[in-house]
Amino acid sequence: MTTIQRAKGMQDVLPDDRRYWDLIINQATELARLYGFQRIDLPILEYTELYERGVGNASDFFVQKEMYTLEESEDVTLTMRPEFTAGFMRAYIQNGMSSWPQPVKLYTIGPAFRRERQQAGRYRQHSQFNCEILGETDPAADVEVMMLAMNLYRALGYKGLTFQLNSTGCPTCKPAYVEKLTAYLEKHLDKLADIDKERIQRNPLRVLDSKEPGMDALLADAPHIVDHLCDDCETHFADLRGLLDGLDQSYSINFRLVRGIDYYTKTVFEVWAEGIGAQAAVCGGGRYDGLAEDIGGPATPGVGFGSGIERIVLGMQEAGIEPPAPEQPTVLVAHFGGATKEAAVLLTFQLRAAGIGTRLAFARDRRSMKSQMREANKHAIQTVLILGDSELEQQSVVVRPLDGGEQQLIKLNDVVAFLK
RNA sequence: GCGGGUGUAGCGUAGUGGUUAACGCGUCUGGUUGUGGCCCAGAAGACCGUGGGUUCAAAUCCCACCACUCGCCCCA
Repeated sequence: MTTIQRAKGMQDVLPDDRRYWDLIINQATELARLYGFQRIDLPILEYTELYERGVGNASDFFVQKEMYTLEESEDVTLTMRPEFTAGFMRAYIQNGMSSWPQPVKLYTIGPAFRRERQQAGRYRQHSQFNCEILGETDPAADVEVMMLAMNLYRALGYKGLTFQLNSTGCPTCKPAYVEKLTAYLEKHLDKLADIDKERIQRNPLRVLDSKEPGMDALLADAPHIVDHLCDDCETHFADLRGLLDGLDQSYSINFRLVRGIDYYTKTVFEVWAEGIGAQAAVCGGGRYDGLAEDIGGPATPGVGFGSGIERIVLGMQEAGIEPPAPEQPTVLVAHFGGATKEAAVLLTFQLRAAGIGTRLAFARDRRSMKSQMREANKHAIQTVLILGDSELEQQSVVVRPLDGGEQQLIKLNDVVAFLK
């Protein structure tokens, strides 16, 4: 019989890796609090339609190949969330958050699921930290989520961080731009790889982030969207840049930064860090003023970002960032079985009740003191309490420090006070 | 869906045709009666990814499959 393996694309987060998660989540939670975001938890399963709508031309690919979908009944399917933004917007609309004080600033941390081939930092189940500001068009809102993201990576010790910034326009100006871009690319078909010729048909914007050689020169002369924005988008982008400049926060305008989905409008940004395989982006975000209507709600602006925890962990490990080990008990209770075991168990729980982290040595019948001392050493125990027959007779316990100090006999009744 | 790399104990590796598959780390036990780290000794732990083929003989050569991994596609 073959032993059962972890399912493809899934990860075990072992205790030694978990310390990275704790650090990231604590830091993210603290920043969210500082910036005035409130925690929300959304269901992992949503009606498939939530994710089908709005993704436009990419819909077929996502729905058929990338989503985990379960049949709920004959004509209802549920999908494990492949992203968070749509769920945020659905919750905002459904819970009447438009009647809350505006805007509504929310964050969440949890798993998302995409059925794709594994790569470095890309798994079928991954966890995300997401921050969103709903109900606000002010570019200052864009700056808030951008800076929250940037400051998270700074606080975690990342080096070589950059903002990649672009605007993706809006329904007023984007279609005309896409036409101009397409026209330019079609003039240079002979210089394009097959894959990029296909992309012109499927999603012309995607040619901009093509990895084919020689594209730098060709795209440098292509029309750039920031030169073709409508007045509204142009003003928004200029104001955003002004605010970042005012904060002395540098950024690179990256005309090749695109979003393939129709509901994205105006601001698009990523934070890049060194390392992490083919993916430089440690987070991605932007504005999605078109999403609410796509899912059947009233027009509601939104801006936010999502960041994959696994990818952050990977980056920290590559950068040699070492989170502290989680706190473990510093006291171990050793004994010799029989009546001493009963007393040891009692003592252990008394210590714990007093708030002293305590590890109990297990010994089904007999176990050598050496073995128990070795156990203490392996778990970085500072004090071993030895409870044998002679100690029990005296209602006492030997307190043995492991840092080289002298051991002494202490009355059982006085142990808690002695250790504190 | 396409392509590259890798599969030998829990982990990291050696072994590239010939007895019971080796080493390091880790785990467990012991080194007199009840005391850790260092050291020493011992033990457990591997159908050498799976299936087929070649051969007197396969971890080793050949084929297929699978898994893992990196990249492409895609990336909400």
